[in-house]
Amino acid sequence: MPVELTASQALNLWHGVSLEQVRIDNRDLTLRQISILLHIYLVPPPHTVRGLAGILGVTKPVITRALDTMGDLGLVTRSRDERDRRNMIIKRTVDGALYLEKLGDLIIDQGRKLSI
Amino acid sequence: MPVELTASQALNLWHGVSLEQVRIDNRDLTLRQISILLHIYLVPPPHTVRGLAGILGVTKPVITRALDTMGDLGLVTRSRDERDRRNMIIKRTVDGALYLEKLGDLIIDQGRKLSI
DNA sequence: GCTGAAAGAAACGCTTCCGTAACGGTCATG
DNA sequence: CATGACCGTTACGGAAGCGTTTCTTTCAGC
Repeated sequence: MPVELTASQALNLWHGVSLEQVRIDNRDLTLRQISILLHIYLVPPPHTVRGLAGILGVTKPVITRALDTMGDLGLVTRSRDERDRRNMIIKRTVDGALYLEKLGDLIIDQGRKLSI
Repeated sequence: MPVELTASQALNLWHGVSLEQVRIDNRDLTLRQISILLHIYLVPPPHTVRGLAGILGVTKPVITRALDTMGDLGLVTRSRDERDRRNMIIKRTVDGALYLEKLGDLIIDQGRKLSI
């Protein structure tokens, strides 16, 4: 069941969520980091550095750095793939799930506030 | 007319839009910059540095820097307020409007792709 | 006119990001 | 057991972000 939005609704939704996210959270992830985080949590594993780099259209060091940062924040973890020890498997954490749960609530709240 | 989203829809919407935005646009604005840009374009003027700082809950230099960056990108302009020459009035540009128009289209497209 | 407050910008030292390039560890093929 | 390919990380110089602090300009009240 698709969600039909007007141009005004779409931008107002984005505006409200971005604004609240900036006001609430001091971590200030970049759009790339948010993309990576959402991808890890919404798309079935396994997730690798190379795979994410390809999907986002960025270089591998970008992914490594983003994982370093979000790892420090406790939002993701990674461990070596024992089947092919060249690979790193990127995994979810409880804190990461909580972070996205709050983001989801924010989006839902802002959606409710919309009018035509 | 509110927009009712499920948690899954909300995050999938954000995921799709973030991912496409990262893939398409090399400018990679921060969430703060996007908030400022949307605020300028969606909320009636006038907009000042101090006002934006208060709304976003950040310091004034953050706004100044964001306006510098987005000014270089052609997304906003500012000019001195002739009624009170201490103030700067932040204004929209054609490029900024185009940028947000594309963002709006992206959100609408991703909304259409959603399913429960 | 002076003086103090206000608005925005600039300066400072620091952190984090970028892209490119080089690097070690691991697998696969001969 | 070499050799080449592959994966992720690290190193590098540079750009841009941060918060705090210090101007510079302008207004307002006496």
